[in-house]
Amino acid sequence: MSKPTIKDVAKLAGVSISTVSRVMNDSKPVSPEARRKVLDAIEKLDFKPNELARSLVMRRSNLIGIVVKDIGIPYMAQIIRGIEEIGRMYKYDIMLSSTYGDQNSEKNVVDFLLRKQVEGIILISEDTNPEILYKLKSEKPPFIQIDKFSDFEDTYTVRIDYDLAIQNMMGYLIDKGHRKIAFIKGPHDTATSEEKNAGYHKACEKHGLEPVEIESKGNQVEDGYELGPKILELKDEITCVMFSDDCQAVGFMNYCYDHDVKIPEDISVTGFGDQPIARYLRPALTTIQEPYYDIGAVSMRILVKVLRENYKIQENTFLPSQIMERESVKDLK
Amino acid sequence: MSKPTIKDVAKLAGVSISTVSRVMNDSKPVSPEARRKVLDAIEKLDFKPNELARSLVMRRSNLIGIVVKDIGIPYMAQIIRGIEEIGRMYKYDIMLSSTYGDQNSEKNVVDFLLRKQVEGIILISEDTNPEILYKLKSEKPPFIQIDKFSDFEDTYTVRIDYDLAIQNMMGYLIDKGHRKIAFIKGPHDTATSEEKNAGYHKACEKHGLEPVEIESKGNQVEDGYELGPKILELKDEITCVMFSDDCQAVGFMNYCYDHDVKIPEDISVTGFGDQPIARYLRPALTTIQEPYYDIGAVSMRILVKVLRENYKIQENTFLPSQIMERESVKDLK
DNA sequence: GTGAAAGCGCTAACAG
DNA sequence: CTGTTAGCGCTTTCAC
Repeated sequence: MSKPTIKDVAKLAGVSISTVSRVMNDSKPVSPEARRKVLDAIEKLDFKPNELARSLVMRRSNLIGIVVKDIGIPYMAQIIRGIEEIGRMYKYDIMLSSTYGDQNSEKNVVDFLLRKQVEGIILISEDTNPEILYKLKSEKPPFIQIDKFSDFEDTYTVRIDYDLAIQNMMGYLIDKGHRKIAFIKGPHDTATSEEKNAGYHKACEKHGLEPVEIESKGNQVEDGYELGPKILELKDEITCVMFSDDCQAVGFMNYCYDHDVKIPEDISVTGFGDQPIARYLRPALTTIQEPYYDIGAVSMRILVKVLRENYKIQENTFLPSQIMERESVKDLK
Repeated sequence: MSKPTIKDVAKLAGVSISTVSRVMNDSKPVSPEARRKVLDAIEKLDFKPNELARSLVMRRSNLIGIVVKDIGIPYMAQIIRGIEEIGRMYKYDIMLSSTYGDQNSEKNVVDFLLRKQVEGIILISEDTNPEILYKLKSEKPPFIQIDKFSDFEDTYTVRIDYDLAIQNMMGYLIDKGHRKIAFIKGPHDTATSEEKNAGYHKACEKHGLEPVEIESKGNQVEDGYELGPKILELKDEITCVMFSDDCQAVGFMNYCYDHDVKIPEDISVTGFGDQPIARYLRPALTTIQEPYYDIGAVSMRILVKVLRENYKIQENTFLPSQIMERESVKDLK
């Protein structure tokens, strides 16, 4: 037999479907006797309400969409978990969609979510196609951007202050006695890269340091490895190299290992992101930890507020980051 | 104004809603003129069909549910991507749910998916609560299990042959001249652990080797680290230690690094799983690669077959695994 | 406290 | 080719 519906329950319990609905949702008083009969029938039939029908009639899907580039990105899981857990508190379910970096599919993904009647969207991406944002703004559902600058007004954003994070790291390095610190800038001109870079230059200026900026092709391990020769050429001019991403740092450390350069004895290294590998590498990598879980949780909190109370304040939320001190920086003092 | 519906489109285009539906779905011939008017109206209103209503009336959600323990597990993303990509070919969307290891929430998750009207479920877990499986079997939707033994009849399973994979690795090690190989058994008696262990013992017997089995508390990096002293005690009796998981191996390698034991000079190490870190660690870890993407893709293929053609053959599918030869095993010859 | 009836947005016969 | 109509499974007035 096919799936039982509310009708089957009503028939078996000998009541009307309205009554069944009422006991399911506790929406109106029902006599104890009727309630018992309904509950029995539900149990006996193993009835599960059809959420599709429910959402349709209530005009509330209780669904929020998340757009990510790739769930394989190590920190994604933590952000998503933050979103999920807060979502659960408010009875929101999550619909996850990956774009795999294709800006075209980014658009499809948003359309897809909209057709699924999501009530809000959380975008996790440094470089969302502005066109999408524009479209999204003109559509109904509220959305939050994680890890992104707001180029538009009336847009909600949650992230850490990259500029400040880099400045803090510079402060830490200077405390350790480093005065010649190279910075490896991220690829293409994403807002995030730019902001980190700005932080580096500000710190140099503030402490009267000569900036040494090297541009990386990408944020992958391979990119860091490839930069090995270029960085080691400068070995006598610098004491530390600061990467804008853990992966790059890992690549460079591997290059050093392969060429008998000792970290941190010969050169100090720092990363950004505190990916799991940073802790397990030897020497363990000193890096900047972003509060991923919190970023997710706060995003969801804001989204709920927007959804429930038409909340409108404070468009950009910054969360604090933290330096994870490990073994890859030599104390020069 | 609220979201446009098919009615709004019909009105604006000056046709009936059936006509609109027909052009949207290409389900029946429509005059070019009517089609154009409808298309224009859709464009103008930026109309997006409500999938909820659609699914409800068609009695097809086009949704398949995935139950994972934690999307943060490094290989999960690849499996999911495999599922997604094949799913997309057949117009199935994915609804992802994490249990975070809570067997109780496992039940909720399945119920949740069922209420969302998923047409099929893919379970990714070594140790699904059998109760759930039993329930699932009695419910309608077909389901596939990844990484799990089938304890039941008529159950679909996709995974690699762990027993064989370990035997192959043993063969490789023996080829390299190792005769004294310790095996680190995984935690609690999951089927997967048992199967790997069986493979180890079979290989020992086959090659006349003395088995040295050490039980690990878990599969985490920390567990491997903790085992360090115990393993190094045996250093003179063994030449190689084979871990049942990459993470354990990483932990042990860290222990060695911290205690000036050289890998592979002093002792050889192998892992299982080929997680990203295995490649980036120095020395890079020789390990067994599971075809995660394919596991996902094949699972989805089978599910589609079951869904579309009531496919019933071959309950357990085994995919081949592969040894990733890197630097952590010394050639003794 | 309860049931009948209207309808959420859409598809699919059924006539025309 | 096109419009009318009857639901999909559920919630929610509105009477009783």
